Amino acid sequence: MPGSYQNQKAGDLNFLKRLNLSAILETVRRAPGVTRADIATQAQLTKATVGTAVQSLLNQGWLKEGELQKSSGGRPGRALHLNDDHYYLLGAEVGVHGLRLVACAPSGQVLETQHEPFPCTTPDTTAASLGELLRQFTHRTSLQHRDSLGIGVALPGTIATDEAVLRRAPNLGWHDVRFMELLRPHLPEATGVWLMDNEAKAAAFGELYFRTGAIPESLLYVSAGTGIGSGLAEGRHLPLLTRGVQGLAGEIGHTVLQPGGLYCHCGNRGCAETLVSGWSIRATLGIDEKDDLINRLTPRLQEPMVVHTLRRAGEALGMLLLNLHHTQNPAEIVLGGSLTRLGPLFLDPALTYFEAHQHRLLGTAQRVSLRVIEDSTFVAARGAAAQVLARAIHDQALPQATHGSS
Amino acid sequence: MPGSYQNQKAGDLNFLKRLNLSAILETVRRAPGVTRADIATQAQLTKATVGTAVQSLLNQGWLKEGELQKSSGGRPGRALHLNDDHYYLLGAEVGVHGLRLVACAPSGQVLETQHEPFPCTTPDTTAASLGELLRQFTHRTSLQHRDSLGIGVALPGTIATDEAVLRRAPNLGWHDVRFMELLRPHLPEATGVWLMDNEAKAAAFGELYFRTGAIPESLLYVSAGTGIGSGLAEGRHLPLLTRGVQGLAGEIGHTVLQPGGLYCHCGNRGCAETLVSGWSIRATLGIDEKDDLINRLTPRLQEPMVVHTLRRAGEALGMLLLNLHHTQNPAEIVLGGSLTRLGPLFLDPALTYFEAHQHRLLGTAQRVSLRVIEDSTFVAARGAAAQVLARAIHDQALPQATHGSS
DNA sequence: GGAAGTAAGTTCAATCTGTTTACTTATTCG
DNA sequence: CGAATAAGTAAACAGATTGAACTTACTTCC
Repeated sequence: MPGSYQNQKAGDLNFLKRLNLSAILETVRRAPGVTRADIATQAQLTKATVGTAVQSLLNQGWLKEGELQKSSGGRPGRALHLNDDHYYLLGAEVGVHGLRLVACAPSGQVLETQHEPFPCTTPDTTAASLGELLRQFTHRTSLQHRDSLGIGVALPGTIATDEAVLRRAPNLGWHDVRFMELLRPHLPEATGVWLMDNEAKAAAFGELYFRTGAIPESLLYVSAGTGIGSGLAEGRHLPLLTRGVQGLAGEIGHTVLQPGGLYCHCGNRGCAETLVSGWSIRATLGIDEKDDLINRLTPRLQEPMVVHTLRRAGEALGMLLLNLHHTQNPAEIVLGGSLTRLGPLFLDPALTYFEAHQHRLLGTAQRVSLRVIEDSTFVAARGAAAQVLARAIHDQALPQATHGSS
Repeated sequence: MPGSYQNQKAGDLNFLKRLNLSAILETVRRAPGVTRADIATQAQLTKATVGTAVQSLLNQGWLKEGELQKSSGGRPGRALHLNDDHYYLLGAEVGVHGLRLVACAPSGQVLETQHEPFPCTTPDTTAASLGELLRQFTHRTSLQHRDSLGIGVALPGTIATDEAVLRRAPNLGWHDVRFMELLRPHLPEATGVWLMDNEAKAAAFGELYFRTGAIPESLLYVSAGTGIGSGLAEGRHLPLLTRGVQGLAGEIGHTVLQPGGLYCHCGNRGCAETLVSGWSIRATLGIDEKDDLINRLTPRLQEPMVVHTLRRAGEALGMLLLNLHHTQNPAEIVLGGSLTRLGPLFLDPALTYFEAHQHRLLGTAQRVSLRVIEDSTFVAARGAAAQVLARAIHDQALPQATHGSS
């Protein structure tokens, strides 16, 4: 037999059925209120197939029936919605300065949040603390009568495609950590999907996946915080993430923006992070790592030095966004991370630069929408929860209901 | 009914059968010489299913049986190969200085080539000439007794996801051209798959798709010629290309490498193309657009000015490759385009820079393989042919054989 | 040389899936 | 109120994969 080669996807009748159940579920998720007839035309299935599939999804607690639609000359259809009261998803983010927890309904609605200041420490200690927090978290009343579909954890570092091991997280000082294996002993009773991902990639995924109606073809999330990273999600079918072999895709902080510029902690010169990042701003303005950057900076926004530093950082961000536009060409760019709270002194130069230069290659025809999230505290954690939902819907057998449902 | 939303993929039994036929065909394609039993374990299908599917692929002329395998204690398996004598693929490239034609067997083997000098002219004139060339080309004896699966055309410009219209090709001076519609009247008898794509993306696809054995997870093709562009192909299942909404993904020529640098023809300053591209080298060294760059430069390789220019361009290319490594993180980088013929004076600085800086973020553990193609004349055209094959195998019903076959 | 063992490939009834066709239900329009 | 229209359901049908039994073909061992 010849050497190793990848599996090709093939399937049996069971696979086909699960595929169709997933497709129906995704259709309802993306367009709440569709009827069985709508689904049949959308998904290219017959009414009969859709009918039986929907019935089984109703029994499993994934869907619920809604109001009768307006009739257009015949029997009115029955609206279908995700059953937001039966399952929930857990998302967490391990950040440099704290742990963040989120519980989401399948629609993406946030049910519970928790933001716990927590210092950088070892993987084991962090896993123990996060496990304890999650255990308490799941006892909150709004989650008591729901079933968990799984747990997703977002981390500030590079994760290879298999998603099992965190290769490097320079800002945490970690490398080669199998974080989910460390977490599991602390949550022995938890079942369902377990996964981890880079924080910017998780955020990108969530921003694309938890959206109804017309979804953009692709979405780039740029996370500007202590470091700077990005994630690209593509939404043709189920959202896919561009990861790169070593999980390095989107490590835009270390692209060279200024040949021969300042030395970066990575050893190269002129990296984007030397111009725009939490640590470079701190270094320039002499702000200690332990202090909150925004709090220390807010009273100093009149100082010429601060204004100048923020403007230069903003312009560099604009240039970075333009380069990303040209290399990735996403349909939509979302800017988040703690630095967005620095306000217009930082953001305006970035937006202005990007606006002024983005259409040079294509004329004025189309522009890319660029959205800034002011408070992105829970965006990555919610994105990790979104990944759990996607995995539950697509990759594995749909779980049976255990809590009573209609 | 709620607003527009995308189709979700669902399917019937026919879809499942085609999926399995495709999976089997891909398995044989990637690992020539597999037996039915190998396929069954690889593709997770039963021997019975594989047996009938293989029989139908043999009848259709896609596969042929080979020698008996060595026995390992039982009945030996019968090797299966792609039938390279039944179908062929046509690929063409419209370049700034000429038209290139390729005919490939399903294995990727090049059957015929043709390189025709052709000046930049209007889309209509080009389509007429290409059509005539293709017609003559298909009458060559090696193609006489084969069936064509379709035609793919590679072009130096941006093409949006639907692939139907060439948005902009600055080096040709074209914009918003439906090239395949212009070509069709000149080849009325041609059937099968018709497609066009950007030349770097087509090349990336071909380099990944026409490979047997262990294929890299992703491959980035960088095309350095008159302009500079790139294409990223990912090979988890069928190779997918990163295109971007406006087809701008991979337009690396216009990423800013040197803030405040020279003005680029796109209107911005310090674009990569101002440092490394056919036109910037011509401008710096005063070489006319109509002359062949390599021919004019070869006798001048001793001049300090030439040496300096090529070294600077090479260094910029190295920096660009590093930035691509960080934003895309492909498993393999392939460097092609006419500038690779400039030799070590240009290439060495690029490779040296890339080698020296690539592992700063991940330690010395893994390195990305970087391969240079010296003669990339037919790479893009062959890539377009590869796309035709992929489309024929995956997207549509497998055609019936018309020429007699075993 | 022959019998036993092992593995590849085939045959065919059984099972499971989506489809087709006919039917029931529920609303609008005249 | 009846005809028309459209949503949803039920039962027979068509088809693809499966599983078990079978045939084929080679190796190994006595």
